[in-house]
Amino acid sequence: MYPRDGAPAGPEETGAKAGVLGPGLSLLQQVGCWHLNLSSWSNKVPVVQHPHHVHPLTPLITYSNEHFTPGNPPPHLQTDVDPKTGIPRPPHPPDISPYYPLSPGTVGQIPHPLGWLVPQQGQPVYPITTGGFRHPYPTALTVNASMSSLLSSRFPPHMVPPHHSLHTTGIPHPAIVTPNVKQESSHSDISSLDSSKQSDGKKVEEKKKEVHIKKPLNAFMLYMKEMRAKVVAECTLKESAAINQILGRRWHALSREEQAKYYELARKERQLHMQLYPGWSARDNYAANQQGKRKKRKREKQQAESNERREYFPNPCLSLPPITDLSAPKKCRARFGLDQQNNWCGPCRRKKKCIRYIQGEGSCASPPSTDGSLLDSPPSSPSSVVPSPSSKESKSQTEQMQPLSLTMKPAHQPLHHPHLLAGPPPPSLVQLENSAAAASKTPAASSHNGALEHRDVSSSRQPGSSVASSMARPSASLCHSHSLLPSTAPQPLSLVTKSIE
DNA sequence: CTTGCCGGGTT
DNA sequence: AACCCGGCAAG
Repeated sequence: MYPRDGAPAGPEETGAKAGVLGPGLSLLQQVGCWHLNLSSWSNKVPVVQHPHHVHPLTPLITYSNEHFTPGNPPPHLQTDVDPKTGIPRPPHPPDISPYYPLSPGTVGQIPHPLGWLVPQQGQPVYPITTGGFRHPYPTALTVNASMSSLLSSRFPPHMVPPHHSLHTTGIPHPAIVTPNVKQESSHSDISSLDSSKQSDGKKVEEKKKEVHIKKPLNAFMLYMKEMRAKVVAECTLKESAAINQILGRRWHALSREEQAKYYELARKERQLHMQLYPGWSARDNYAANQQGKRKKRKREKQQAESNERREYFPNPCLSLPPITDLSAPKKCRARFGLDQQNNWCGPCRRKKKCIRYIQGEGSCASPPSTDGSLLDSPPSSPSSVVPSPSSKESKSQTEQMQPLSLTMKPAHQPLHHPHLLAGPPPPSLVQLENSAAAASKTPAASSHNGALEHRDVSSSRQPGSSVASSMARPSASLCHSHSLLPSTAPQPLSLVTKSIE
């Protein structure tokens, strides 16, 4: 069940390969990728939402691929934004290349989709601007439907991403959001005019608090942004939740390379974000203190309750001792270290329970050479293991095979229904997805179809299995389910859900 | 409703 | 160190 987590797990490493995507992706696609990224930055709403409410002291900042020379930044780029205050301040974009997985050579050879982001001659900049896009959508670069749909869906008619070759004014920084509250306090604009000197400082401070810096988009979010429109178009769905479910499945169905692409994008976004807001912390977004308190209280309550429950309804599964044994190797963190998180398994990277540890504990995944080799080498091409055609095909197959699994997600234990693999090919993906979405509304109806979920991705949060599942890995899978999960695995449809806590 | 990320807390 | 929890990101 490794595949997924490992793959994405290697944004860095995988990214290096994926970055080169060259082999797998056409140039057009790469261009498309560029668009994706660009739009991902530019399409965020703040401007659209409350453009005029932005305080003068909080200049709009944009991500842009505008030509930029480190030593000769445009005047308007001289400012950066203080992470906590949102107050403009001199930018000093650190060189992100050190972190960038792609070797310079590689980048040079093949135009990286993120080329504009890669500090080759210039560094990514976020020009401060007050204007929007002046140019209509660059049709010349509209290389694929997905991108066009993406863009059209993400940009208001009047706001279209600038052609990278154009010297545009750029767009407001997507991550900076002025809370609605500000609208009322928009008087700040006015008051700032009539305000006295004494209030200036205050205003600034107020502004600090007002500004909300959004989190950078993660890989999946980026993927969602790109694909949502597509899905919406293909399906007749409107509900975001349903769309998301489909997107989630598609995401898992993506090949490693494809996912890696998004991980890479996300990584860039984070880097960029951190450059822009050096001290930015997700924690700053909200009233951390209050939340923390609330959380703590809630937790305490839950703990108390669960304790009581367990006394009355002891759960055998939960009471089971950790599968780990003393011979088990270190977990990802200890094994690879903090500086090699790309080698960590997904959960570890998410600060979740290490799956390799559990799996590897036994004889299955532990040895990196055997089955584990696959596990331990995320970036390795799936094709090497998958006898079937291309990873893409197997992927799509995988996707089709478990289109109605939405309601099965909660399953914690891997489900293996090898016999179902031989099932007749589904009519069409879209149809299935539609039905899946529909099924989500009527869980009962989809229950029988849920069996189609042959992927052991079952545990939705455990992406590390889709690929492996597509290629029956009886040895490892069965080994795990039988030898390691005696008490839980037997459950056919895994009734063990999150609720059982 | 989705996945990924991350801070903070707990064990 | 390992892990859990909860919140946030978009729509």
